[in-house]
Amino acid sequence: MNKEKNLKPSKELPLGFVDRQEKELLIRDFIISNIKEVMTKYGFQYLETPSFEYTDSIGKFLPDKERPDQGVFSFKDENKWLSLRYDLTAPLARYVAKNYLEIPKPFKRYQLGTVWRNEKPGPGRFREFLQFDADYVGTKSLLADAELCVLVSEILEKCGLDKKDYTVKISSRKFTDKIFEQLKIKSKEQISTTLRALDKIDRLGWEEAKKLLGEGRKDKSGDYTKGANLNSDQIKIIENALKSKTSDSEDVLEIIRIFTDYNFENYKFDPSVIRGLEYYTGPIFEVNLNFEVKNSKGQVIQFGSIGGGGRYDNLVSNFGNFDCPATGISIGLDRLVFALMQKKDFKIKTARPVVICVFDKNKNKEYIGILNKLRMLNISSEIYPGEGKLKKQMEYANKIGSPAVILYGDDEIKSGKATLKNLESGKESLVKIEDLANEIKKLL
RNA sequence: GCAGCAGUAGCUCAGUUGGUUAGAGCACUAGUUUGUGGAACUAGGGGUCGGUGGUUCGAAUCCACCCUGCUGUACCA
Repeated sequence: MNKEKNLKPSKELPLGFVDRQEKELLIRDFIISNIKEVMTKYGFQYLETPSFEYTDSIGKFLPDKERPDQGVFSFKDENKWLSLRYDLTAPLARYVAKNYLEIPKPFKRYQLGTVWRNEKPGPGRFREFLQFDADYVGTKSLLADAELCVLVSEILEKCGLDKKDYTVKISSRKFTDKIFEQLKIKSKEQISTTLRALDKIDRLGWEEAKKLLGEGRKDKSGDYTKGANLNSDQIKIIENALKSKTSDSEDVLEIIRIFTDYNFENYKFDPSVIRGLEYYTGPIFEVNLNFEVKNSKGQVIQFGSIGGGGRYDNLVSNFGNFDCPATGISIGLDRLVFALMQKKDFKIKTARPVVICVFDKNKNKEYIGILNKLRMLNISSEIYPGEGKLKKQMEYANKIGSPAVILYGDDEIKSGKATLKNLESGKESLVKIEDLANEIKKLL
């Protein structure tokens, strides 16, 4: 007995992977159609690259180890490491390097694709998710960086977010570089610990983040995180720099000037925006939601950003001799869907089929006749796809959210009329077969 | 990865200081209604109490280890 049970396949999903239901998928489709519309309008090309890349192509080899960095899903194929892509930027850099001579410069492309990350999942945060990515390759113009922010906000608003629902935060790697000059610290480790601490100000608040700049911090669970070991003078320098409402970084100022020309106002200079440590070289952006997001238990959770990006002028040149500046922005679509589902005023209509109930299997010809008339007019409809009493059929129609059922039994067939029952109101009416479609359209 | 908390029916959970055949609500199935859903009533199915080992006459309950989940934290290109 025991053994037999153990042989059954598991119905559980791997950690961080989920089944996605129609409700969610329709919102996602809605977002995607908005993205395509906006991107076409802004003149971007649509591109697709494969899910797998050679691990070294997407920059995920630990220099001193044979295995790829953890964080990516990888396997060894014929002595070569392959990895599932973890974002769409690295594959783009690879694509540009590979096709450099053919593609137009500058090159503007957008991409929608699944990416995978081997990390700890959380609410609205999965190990497999859909990402949208838009990039400008081959231009140093900050017009490009600014436009990416403008375009993302247009997408978000098209999806139903108000201006108060989100903020595009901008900063620049150059701004933090200046701080480090003042601090006179050069240790790469100390710099990255400091940057990570700054990145957390948003979530933890300045007082907690300060501990991470100094000795370290104990979190709610009692876990201890080592800090950057800056002295109090250095922390003071950072504190003052963070207080500045405007950047003294030329690139940020320039982008803000362009925002003004676009009449784009929904941005905020925020020096605590850090993003990835590895490859950004100039302006960086992050898109944050301003409304509360709850988990399945109704607790308000730390949701973080739904997108971000920045300038990465060295990424393409990693592949060869092409010196090619670039800037890009991404949105995590599933995170946006998760958040959008929680906005109470956000609704998407789903078309559920009208159900034609089955009284007699020998009357299939009649049922199919009605079905064809309805489907001809694009009315979602079906013949009850099972066996059972009328009651069971009604329960089915109710459960799938069908707007109406059609009853066409002996009584109706004699009179040439069908009973149309509105499942919302419960009202029934006798309708001539020819008029059925029109009557149904009225109640949809 | 680290830390805290948790794991009992499909779901949400109760289960008293260890003590017979482990409970409830919702959901499911059938019926009350052989042509009528979303309400009600009746009946029924469904669990080796996350796993393994231990303590004990006896474990859902105590102990050890493992697994999984949640939350925080680290990493996040």
